[in-house]
Amino acid sequence: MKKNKSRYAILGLLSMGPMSGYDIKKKFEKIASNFWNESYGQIYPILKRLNAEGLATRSIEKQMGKPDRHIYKVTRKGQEELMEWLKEPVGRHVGRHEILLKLFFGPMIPVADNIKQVQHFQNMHENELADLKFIKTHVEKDYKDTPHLSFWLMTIRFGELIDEAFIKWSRESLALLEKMND
Amino acid sequence: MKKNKSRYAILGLLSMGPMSGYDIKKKFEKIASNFWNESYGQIYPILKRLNAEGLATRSIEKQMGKPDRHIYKVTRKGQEELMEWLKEPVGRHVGRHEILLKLFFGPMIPVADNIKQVQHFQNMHENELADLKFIKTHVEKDYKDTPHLSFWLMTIRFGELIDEAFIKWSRESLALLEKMND
DNA sequence: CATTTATATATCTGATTGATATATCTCTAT
DNA sequence: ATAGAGATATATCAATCAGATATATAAATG
Repeated sequence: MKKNKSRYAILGLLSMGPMSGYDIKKKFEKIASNFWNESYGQIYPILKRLNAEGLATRSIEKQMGKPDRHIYKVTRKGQEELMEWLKEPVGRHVGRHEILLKLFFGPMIPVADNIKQVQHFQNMHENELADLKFIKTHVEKDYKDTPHLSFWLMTIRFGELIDEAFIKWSRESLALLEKMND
Repeated sequence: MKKNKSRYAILGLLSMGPMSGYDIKKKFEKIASNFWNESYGQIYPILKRLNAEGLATRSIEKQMGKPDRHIYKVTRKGQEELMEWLKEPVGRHVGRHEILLKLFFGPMIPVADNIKQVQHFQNMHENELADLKFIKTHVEKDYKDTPHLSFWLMTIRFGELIDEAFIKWSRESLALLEKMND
């Protein structure tokens, strides 16, 4: 019962238009970087497999100088498999938050070091939150009047709420840690 | 620069007292299941390696009938390596949230199916939140007056805030999706 | 008495991450 | 003008992580 979510992530992007492995990577970085990414180590083998299984077709676009572009396009069968997956309910997933693992063993190091860890974590997510606000206005403009817009805004909103929760947690935890330091 | 977090997770548990691979698995399930878990496929090879690298010693406890217990104990070198890691700042990590991937491709399926997905997601996290409240009172009682208590409560609080954010997001998204359905 | 659960170690496949190899083109700053 | 950085493009590799399964026995449950 192993998932392979990458497979569907790729199939999904292809369903928005034919593209190459390189395009897929760039697309993820551009429009989904706040909640998803794929590595070439996943993308290229999966594209080959999708093709072999009849879920995508491949055509080669010659370019001079640069390597050929291998363009993939979903088939009807691919569309159908994707839609099936989209309807399957998601399972529980335990996020491995390194900051929590480190705090879990917090008593082993000086409190000052724990404080530094949490401050760093807070900082990181404050920056991320700022980036998201920026991405949001960008997406609102670029994808105005497309059926995707509302859905994409939901994914951004998700990121905002998570970052806000992280920041709130940092503040609360810092207050507690600083009390320990006295 | 690949970090092996499992290695430090295991080293950390061992630093709380000598134990076997089986004990480690159970311990994670008991006290850290809301933010961490390890599989046997990671635990046993890592224990071997920790031993080979002089970060843990191994002793065998015979039992009749049942298999021998291989008890591991951190060495001073192991303690030191763990403490170094605990002080290293955490990096950014992109959580792959399947629900977002599915919503991202939401326009491909009927809105009713998107609604079902989000409802299911919300439900799951409401249950998780309830479980956390339960675990919290449990931990407060069982680990009263230990140096770990405050830190463990912080990890639980983290889970609460995240679950609350997930639930809030679900409510907001459902309102939007239901408006689309008209 | 049969089945399930707990003890205990161990391995295997598959999924995911991150780095690197190869080769060419374009843009930028000296 | 040119050296270096960064973009284009495909591809593979090792390490890590996740989940299931194999093996064997004892204890608890129905």
